[in-house]
Amino acid sequence: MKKQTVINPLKIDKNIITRIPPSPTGLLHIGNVRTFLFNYFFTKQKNGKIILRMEDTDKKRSKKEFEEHILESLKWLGLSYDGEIYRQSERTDIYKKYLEKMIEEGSAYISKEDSSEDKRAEVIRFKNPNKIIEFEDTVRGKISFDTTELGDFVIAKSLEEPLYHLTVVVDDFEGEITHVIRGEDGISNTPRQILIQEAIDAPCPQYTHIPFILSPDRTKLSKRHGATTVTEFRDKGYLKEAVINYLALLGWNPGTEQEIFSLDELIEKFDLTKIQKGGAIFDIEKLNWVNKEHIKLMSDEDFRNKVLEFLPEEIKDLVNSNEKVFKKLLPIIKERIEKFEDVVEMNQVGDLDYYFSQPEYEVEKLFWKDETDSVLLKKRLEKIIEFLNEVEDFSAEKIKEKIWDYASEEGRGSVLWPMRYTLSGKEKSPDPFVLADILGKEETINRLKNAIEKIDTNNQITQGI
RNA sequence: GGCCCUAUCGUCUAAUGGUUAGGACAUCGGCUUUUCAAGCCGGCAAUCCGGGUUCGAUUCCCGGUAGGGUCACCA
Repeated sequence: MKKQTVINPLKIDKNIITRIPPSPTGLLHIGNVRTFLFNYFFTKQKNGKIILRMEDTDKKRSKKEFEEHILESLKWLGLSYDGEIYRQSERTDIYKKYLEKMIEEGSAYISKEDSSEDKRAEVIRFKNPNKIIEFEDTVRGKISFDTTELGDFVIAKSLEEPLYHLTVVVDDFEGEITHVIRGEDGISNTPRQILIQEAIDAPCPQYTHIPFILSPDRTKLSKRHGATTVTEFRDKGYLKEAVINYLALLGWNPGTEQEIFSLDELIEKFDLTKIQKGGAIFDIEKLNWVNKEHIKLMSDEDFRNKVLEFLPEEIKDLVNSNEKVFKKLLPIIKERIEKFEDVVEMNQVGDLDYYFSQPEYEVEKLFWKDETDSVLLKKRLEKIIEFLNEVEDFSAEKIKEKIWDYASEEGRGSVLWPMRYTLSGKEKSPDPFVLADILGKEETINRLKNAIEKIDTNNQITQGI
């Protein structure tokens, strides 16, 4: 058998033009964002052009606010496009010319319809040549359809009201689009569009259909399953780098074990032929992990600003009034959050305020496990103060060095638990050395003295003095 | 229902005829440790089913099953 020589469109490196064609009929869905991302990686890698095209021919459903949401989402992600935004609603004349030409040439015709049920009496239908259409999809290989079953489908409601299939083909043709990268719902639409291409003598671009993003129950990802737009993830304190990274990994991987990528690395390593065929479930746990990894990569300054951005007002004043403590607290926050919204939670459960003001607590909680001897407890706290006074360079390490041996002799819990509880007033917190370091020498000793006072007061009450 | 697409641990995936089927997330256990978080180490866990082809199938072919898409005067 003679082998056919075909130029693989994926090998073309010059004059690549792709498009991202959202329809402003709803908030921009995360699935569309991933499709944009794949277009973006591919196009940037090939130094091509990427066109943003608003598919707003449906006047009833298209809304300005949705277009704004699309723009806002892309802007947040930092994805740029070439040239001006281009709206199909502003190109009616162009589609009209094609329609007239098609009607003249006989590839389309005005069709009389049953005008009941709100339908119009006349529409423009495509004259289906009824043939088998075969095309090569980048991820699925050859796909063939018998287009006979499509019938003479409608391509415009009137000369001034073109419909999706016509506008897509005309715009891809006029825009000299070389690669169409879109969701897998486009597969079934492709034969129709190829038919129209043939009718208007337009070339066939390389098609790449990307599988869907699914919810945990394997249905289409929807509101019911939580966030479905990137702006929601932004508002919850996910990093754009993490969202891009995670979305890229959903349905694609470079074939190595690398999982954390910068945008530039994704552009460099992305490969359309490595896209998965099956749909992928959106896993928030993995996104959280990816986000945390990107948080670790942040500069101290960026991290600080981001925390400040999410910090509730009531604690912001405290934070601003004690810059030294806040600076030392940041690493603690960093290891305890997955996304920046988590600082709100930290504040709510009281994991933040005790760094800035004396904690309230019950004296009984100061005792380690079953211990009850308040004289001994007091003695230990006094001893800790003594040690602390001797520490020159008041750092977690030095403090630990100073206290460790004593704590080991007495029983670590017996010394360290009350020390930590005194400083935090919490069952759970960072260790007492780190706490003392953050609080500073003066405040630490202050809180210890305060605890001793509390013990005394408590004893007087219980003894009925 | 017709047509089209898909199928590896719970999840994301690697391995395209020969591997103890690899990694990551999650989970479980251990180390560390006054508590928590983080970190480190380790465990559990998968080729949808049935036929072929082959010395040998996750991998190729056919059938079934399951899931998804599409069949608009939406995009």
